[in-house]
Amino acid sequence: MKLKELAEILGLSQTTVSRALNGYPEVREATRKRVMEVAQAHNYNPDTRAKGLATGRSMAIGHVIPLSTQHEMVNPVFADFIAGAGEVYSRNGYDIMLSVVADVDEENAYRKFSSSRSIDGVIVHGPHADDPRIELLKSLKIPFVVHGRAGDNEDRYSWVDVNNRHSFLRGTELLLDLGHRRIALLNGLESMDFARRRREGYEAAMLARDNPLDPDLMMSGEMTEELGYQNTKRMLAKSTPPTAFLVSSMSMAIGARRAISEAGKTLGRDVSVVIHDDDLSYLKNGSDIPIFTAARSPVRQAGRLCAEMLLDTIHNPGQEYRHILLESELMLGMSTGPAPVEG
Amino acid sequence: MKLKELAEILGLSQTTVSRALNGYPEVREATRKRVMEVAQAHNYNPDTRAKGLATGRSMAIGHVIPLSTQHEMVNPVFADFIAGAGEVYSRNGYDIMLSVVADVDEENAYRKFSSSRSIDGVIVHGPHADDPRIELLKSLKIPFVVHGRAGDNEDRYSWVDVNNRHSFLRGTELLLDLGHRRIALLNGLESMDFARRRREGYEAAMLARDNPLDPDLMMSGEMTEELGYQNTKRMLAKSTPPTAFLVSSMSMAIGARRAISEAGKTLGRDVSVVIHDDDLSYLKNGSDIPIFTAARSPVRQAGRLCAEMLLDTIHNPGQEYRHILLESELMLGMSTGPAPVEG
DNA sequence: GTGAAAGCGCTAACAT
DNA sequence: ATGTTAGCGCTTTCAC
Repeated sequence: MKLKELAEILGLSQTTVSRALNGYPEVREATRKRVMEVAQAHNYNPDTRAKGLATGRSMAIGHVIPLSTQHEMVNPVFADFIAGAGEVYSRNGYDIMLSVVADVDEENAYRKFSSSRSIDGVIVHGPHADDPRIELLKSLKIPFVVHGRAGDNEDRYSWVDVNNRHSFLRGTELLLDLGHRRIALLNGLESMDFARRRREGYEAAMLARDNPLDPDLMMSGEMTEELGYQNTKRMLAKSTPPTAFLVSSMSMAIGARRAISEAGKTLGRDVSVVIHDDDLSYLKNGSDIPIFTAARSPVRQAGRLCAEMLLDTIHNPGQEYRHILLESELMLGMSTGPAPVEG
Repeated sequence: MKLKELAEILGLSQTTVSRALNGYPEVREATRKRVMEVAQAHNYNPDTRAKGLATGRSMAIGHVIPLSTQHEMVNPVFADFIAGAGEVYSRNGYDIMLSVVADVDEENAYRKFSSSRSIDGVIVHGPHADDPRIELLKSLKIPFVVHGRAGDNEDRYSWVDVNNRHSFLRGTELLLDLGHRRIALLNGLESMDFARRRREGYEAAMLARDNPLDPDLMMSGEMTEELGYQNTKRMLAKSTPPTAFLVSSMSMAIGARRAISEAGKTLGRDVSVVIHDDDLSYLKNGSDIPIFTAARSPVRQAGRLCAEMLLDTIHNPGQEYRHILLESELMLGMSTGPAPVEG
């Protein structure tokens, strides 16, 4: 069913039908109603390509997924982000254009999006410090919103981020308040912006109470269960092992839990663990971790906010950059408890 | 940069430039070479919408993600599937159109895809028995491939599936060979096709060795850690508890492991656990579960195969339906061991 | 081997 | 309030 046919059925011109369908005011209500009904009845939907050609919009938002590197990180978080953003998109008639590309081709993917005019805007995922994508997108004049921040030029683009620094500062303070002094940090890759901020929060809290920073108790790497396990094991084997762990993801925390129990330690008495995880949608257990429902997932919420901000930017261009800093409710205690009394 | 401008720069007609770019034979090689170079230099990419309008193709594959219900299941598996499919798509110049919709609107999403001509084909995810989407897509004449199967009319559409029945038959036999007789089954929702097949495999293996089926040892539900935990706990509390568990997902297995250790049982001596999980990309631990790298993830491979099959269907229409049944290497032992000697 | 012109399905000036 | 007409950027007959 095409507009022309619909117009013929209705005995109207294409123009009028188009106007009626698109909510233009200069159509009589009776006409609009009739048009709507007939369109519905014939399951009419405009050809997106033709509409896009004519309007210059494509009603699609681009998301580029670089494959191979850092896969572990992007994977679980990304699915939930998309779910949140997707809610907003679909409510506004937008679709998602996903481009899966090899790591090195990422910039090219944006260029292609741009020059083939297949999207109206993009979301930037997993920013590094001084991420080159930001200048690229600016130069291509593609509206974009960053999920996270890319170093310190925060005011030069729009972003939605969790207050990673504050979150880890609070987590560290919690453990300090419990009497812990040797607190280990299991962190993500330092090349990622969020990991750097988390470390800074941890360091600030430690130093504010005159606790020394022990490089041996601070690790940074891919946030896998294995690395969580290995590093916890190594740290617990030290002559003065940490009595608490501040962990950057659920996977690492599961690894840590395993190492702790293997070492014959008890959670909450010998060792405390506090976890920060942006994507809690997959958590559903009942014992040592609070239950979060999928709909409340922080990443999903970030997806919603990014999408809303982006659509707003697209619809009202020329605005100032906007920023949302979410205070996270994401510090989870895995059987936290007071520091053990030193022997 | 548009075709017209490019043509002017080159001193050729749009037609010739178009032909050169699209590999038509009637262009002189020298001309083609020159066209290609200039196009490259100016970073020319054809407007996808205009090209789509003119050719009738949109170079995009649709994936519909229903939100809310069964979220837990779709989520982790989906991300990896997309990664695999995305590889193939991008190699062939296709993009992914993601439509996130409320559960009930799913059929509508396909209709809209179809009548707005924004995609060339779709992949059907998470099929139920006699899934209505299949007839719908047929009636809409959208090329499609099903990831999984939808009941017993297997020859009426193309699909890529894992041999769930055989996989669970083998898993059960493994446990029977170890001497276990009371083997519990922690399964996914029976409304999902894969879960039904898994149960059938389990039942067949049990019955083939004259082992009775105990409904009390067979559960089916959402594959969450919590349900794995609760059911394992309940079953272990029976007067004659199971000595082995056959589990349908990693999440459930983690729950089971927790219940087992809480019950004071030892994995591999008191209880054995065998897990089947389609998406092992997030597994990276070292102790009781073998390491699978992301690239080897079975779901990712299924994504690749589905995508290849779909593109082939699109490019060579009118073929017979095709089917790929993957024998899985996905049975993982979590400290399996011989059945304990009865007291 | 190359070009002119029509057309893909829609929107948006510009009439009326 | 409705219709006519000219594009949007590309491909594709058809003519040379």
